[in-house]
Amino acid sequence: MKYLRQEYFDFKKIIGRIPHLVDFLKVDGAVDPMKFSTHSGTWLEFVSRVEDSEELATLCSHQDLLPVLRFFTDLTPLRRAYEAVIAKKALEAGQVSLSEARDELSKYLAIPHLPTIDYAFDFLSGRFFDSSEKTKYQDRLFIRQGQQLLLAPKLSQLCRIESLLAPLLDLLNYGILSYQLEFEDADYGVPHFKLWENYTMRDVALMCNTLRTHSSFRGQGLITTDKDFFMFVDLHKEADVKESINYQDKFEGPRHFQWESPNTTSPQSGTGQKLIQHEKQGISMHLFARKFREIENIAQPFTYFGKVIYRHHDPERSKPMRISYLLENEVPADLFYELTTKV
DNA sequence: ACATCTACGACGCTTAACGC
DNA sequence: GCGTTAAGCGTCGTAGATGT
Repeated sequence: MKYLRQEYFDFKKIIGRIPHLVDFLKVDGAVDPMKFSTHSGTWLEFVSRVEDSEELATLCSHQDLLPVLRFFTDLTPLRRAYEAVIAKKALEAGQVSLSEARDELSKYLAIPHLPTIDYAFDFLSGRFFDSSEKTKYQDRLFIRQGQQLLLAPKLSQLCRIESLLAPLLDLLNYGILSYQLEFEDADYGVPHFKLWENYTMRDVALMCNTLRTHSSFRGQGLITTDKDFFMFVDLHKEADVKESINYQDKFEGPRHFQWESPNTTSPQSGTGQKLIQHEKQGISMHLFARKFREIENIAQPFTYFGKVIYRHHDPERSKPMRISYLLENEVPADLFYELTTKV
């Protein structure tokens, strides 16, 4: 915190006033402002904590603003532009239709994808919330009516006050601008993955437009949908890791990965067969890995390594199965070195 | 006083185990 | 054999404890 505070005031000095999030994109070598919100929940809460300002404290105590800021902060850094661009348009115009959303998105993306726009409408209106998110966000975000996305009454009221709308637009603008810097306008399709970018398990739920509750994307290292299997790997296990989950997962080379299934999966089971015959069954296997589960108590995202193809498995092993996969994309040398060197 | 750490429950889903 | 229940998983949020 002490260090964060210092970084904040250093940057404030450069800008000459309390910075906006977008200011961090205008200065070469500026720190990643997301670490301030990672620490405090939102950028607004961080600034309010380090600045002795009554005005900021009032903003922070606003009952309807903070949840909305929190919702979009959790989406940032954006892994795709759809949700933020649509939300921004809705905030500015009061509502947005599917076709207006497509027009707006075509300013940012080479090929706006209609089913994904439709999905983003459902997402923004809370269709994929779990029960705790419903109580947290319900009636505070957006409402879908057929082709239209409307602001919920509380959000609509909030937007009439400039000082409340400003931090929200700053956050969305920051998200969209930094997305463009990282991803440009390329079409990534569905699931919307870019090689060697970072994703959380939850991000993956959004990227593949799942109809399930997003918070269900967690658990035993393997998340499955009809057409896609997502493998999540921690390469470095803590010394006190439980033996039951101490999987022997490792890169055997820049194109080969040894993976162990969840400790309940046998080769005979439905899942086991799909892990082996995924090509025949039309299932894509996606590999995600990270070196450490958390650093300084902050959960780390996974890096996307693209699709993999079954090579062989050890028939002697069950629960867990041990399978060797071939990567479609060779891991870049520097990344491979970083992941495979000992701590 | 405020920051940081620790322990633990909620959450959704799959698979194994159980009861009939 | 079929439906139901329980266990286990990782992440996040938070309450309570400890540190500065």
